[in-house]
Amino acid sequence: MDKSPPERQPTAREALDRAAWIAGALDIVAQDGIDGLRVEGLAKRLGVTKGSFYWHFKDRRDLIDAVLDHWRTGRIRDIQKQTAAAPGEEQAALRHTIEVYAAARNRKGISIEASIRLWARQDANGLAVVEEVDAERLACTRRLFLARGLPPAEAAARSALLYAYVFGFSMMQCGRFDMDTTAAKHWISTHIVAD
Amino acid sequence: MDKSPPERQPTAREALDRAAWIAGALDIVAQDGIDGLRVEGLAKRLGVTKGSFYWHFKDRRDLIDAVLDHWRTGRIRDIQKQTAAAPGEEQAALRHTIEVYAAARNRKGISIEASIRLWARQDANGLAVVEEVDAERLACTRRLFLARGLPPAEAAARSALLYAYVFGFSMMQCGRFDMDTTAAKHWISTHIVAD
DNA sequence: ACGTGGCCATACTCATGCGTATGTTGGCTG
DNA sequence: CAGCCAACATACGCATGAGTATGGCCACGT
Repeated sequence: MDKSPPERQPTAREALDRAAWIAGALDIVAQDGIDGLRVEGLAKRLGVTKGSFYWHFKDRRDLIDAVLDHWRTGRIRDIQKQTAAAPGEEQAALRHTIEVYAAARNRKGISIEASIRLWARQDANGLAVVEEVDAERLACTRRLFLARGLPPAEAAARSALLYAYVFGFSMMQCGRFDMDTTAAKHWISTHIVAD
Repeated sequence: MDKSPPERQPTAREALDRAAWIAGALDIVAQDGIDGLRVEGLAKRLGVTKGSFYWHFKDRRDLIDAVLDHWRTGRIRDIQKQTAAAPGEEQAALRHTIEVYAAARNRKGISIEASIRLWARQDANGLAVVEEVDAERLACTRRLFLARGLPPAEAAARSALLYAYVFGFSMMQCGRFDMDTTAAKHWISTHIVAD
């Protein structure tokens, strides 16, 4: 992970680094899944050849692990940022989280998550990453419910429900647009968050 | 679709037919996704070679379409069966549907559905099949809500919520077992179905 | 100016997998 | 029992894609 090429000093020269490869890889993952992530195809998309890839990465697996790690840290940072709330503002933070995660997240992010999740079923590293993200998301929302004074068991149950809803809607919206999400979101806000 | 080998009469001979290939294909799809469905691998699993496959199927795409069609009819038949309710028993039917679809559905079925859904993002036929199944599931549960006297808009919203919940939990349970689903299911029953 | 090393291209090998062409077998009918 | 045909097996061509080996280019320091 931390064995990136020996600290290339930031010159004016525009060369590819690991981050650029990972960014391109995420585009492909969003479109074709992790199975569709081929090093030659990725190289062509970046305008270079395989020779460049194997200078930055040990092999294809190295790239996948880097993508997983990037996704994991990004998702954890995002949920922590979205659920940050000043004392007393926990309820608003919950509504904000619903709004952000159920709608604003673009198709690409949903596609990436679905691809990683599906692929993680047959990969130990991927499964660990997904479970880490799930745990963090549940913990963050649970924290908000707890701050509202709910008993631990109910806070855990509601955070799980919230997660299930958001995740389910994310999946269903993939390819469809005629679903009335505003009514559903409102229902969630009034029945899970409040009450 | 209807061009299966010219009506082989049911002899005592045990040979492979399209159904056997599709069944084996579903096992592979559940494990490795549709991308992992390779004809040579499937043939090896069935104890034969490719020569047999290309007698029963035109090509790999023919198999995939057959798998999609089989999954579609099976899912539609299942939701219609599970949501069948005598007049006045609609509420019980809804609870039964939740119970069946949120828990009893084994990991294999969930994996197959997730694989097909993910793959459908980049395939027109797959997308059409998924949308058909979604539409039928939503229609069946919506029918139950309507029978309970709810106005059309609310019946649609609740069926969507129900679907999102079931689907979200199905996804989350894939690889985890420490989640308290009974409490969540009970919450759903009392807040979405009843109230 | 000259070498050094970072970054990439080229050119291979090898494995996998689709599709096809053709050979082979075992049971059925006439 | 001769022949036929369904249901395979075998063997091939071909494309894709991983990984390696090696050569080239250009910026930089000395």
